[in-house]
Amino acid sequence: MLQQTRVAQGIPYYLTFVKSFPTVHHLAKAKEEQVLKLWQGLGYYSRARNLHATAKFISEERDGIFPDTYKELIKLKGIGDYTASAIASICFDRPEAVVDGNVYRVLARYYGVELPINSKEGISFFRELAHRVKDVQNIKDYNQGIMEFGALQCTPKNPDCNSCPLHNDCVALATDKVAVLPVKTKKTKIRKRYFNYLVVVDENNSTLLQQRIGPGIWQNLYEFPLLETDKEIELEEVGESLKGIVAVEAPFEVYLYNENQVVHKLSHQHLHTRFWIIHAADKLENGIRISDLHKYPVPVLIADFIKAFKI
DNA sequence: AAGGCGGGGGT
DNA sequence: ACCCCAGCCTT
Repeated sequence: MLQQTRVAQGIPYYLTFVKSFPTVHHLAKAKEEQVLKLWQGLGYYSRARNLHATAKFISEERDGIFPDTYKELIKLKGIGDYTASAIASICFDRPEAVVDGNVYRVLARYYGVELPINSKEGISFFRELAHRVKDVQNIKDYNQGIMEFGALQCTPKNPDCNSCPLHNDCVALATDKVAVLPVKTKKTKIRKRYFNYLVVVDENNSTLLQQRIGPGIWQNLYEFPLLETDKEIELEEVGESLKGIVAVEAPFEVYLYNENQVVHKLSHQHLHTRFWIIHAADKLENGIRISDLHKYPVPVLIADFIKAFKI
């Protein structure tokens, strides 16, 4: 749950999850839609789908017994090097060293390692370094300690090296490289996309919702019928494209809900979004009551609209 | 080996 | 704006 996510952001989700799914069997028996709903807003939704799939596997194929070695753990969906090491060491006292973003930073600075942490060579180097310097006498506290040390003391920006208990031996501090370590190559460039959501409203206050299918963002989450274009479009074009997307008989009324585009920012895409309200005179075939929209797992972009939308 | 995949918080 | 977060998966 915490992969690429701050602990503080994940905690409320964790609490809701363990309350809703007290055992792996409860999670295994849940509908994916419920799992995604509880995950809504946390992002990286493949984690939720993988967690669910692995719960099914553990419950149905292993009688609820979790593997207790790195070698077996890493075979599970959604569990990579870090998570397999974390579970094996913290839960089962196995001598595995975790390497997360915090550990990369602490090791890179303390040992003055300038290999990029996102290169093949860097990844294997840091992994071996972490295993060489780990403390197997108390592996769980060591692993959690070095991660916490990175989060609280050896921070990405402006670490307070004066107060650091390791400042006598830190290579980065001695060579004035604290600010440039760890090294990370290339930044992802951001793609602009133009989303036009078609919010159809009929006389029953029902609307249309559809599930996104992969590949791409928000797999298996719900959204309004979408007209994606390669640039901004105007009312006329929406009216023309409308009938190919939603089954609405004329006459209908279309208007723009948000005069200013909502720019929803993902790590790698900026979604320039407009919501178009379409009042249909007839009754929708597969309409969903607007008052029921809150039951569906949706991206934050859609959740924010639903929250603000008053007919 | 590189890129896709969210959303929020800090600077 | 840009960076980072108890990373993993697919191509």
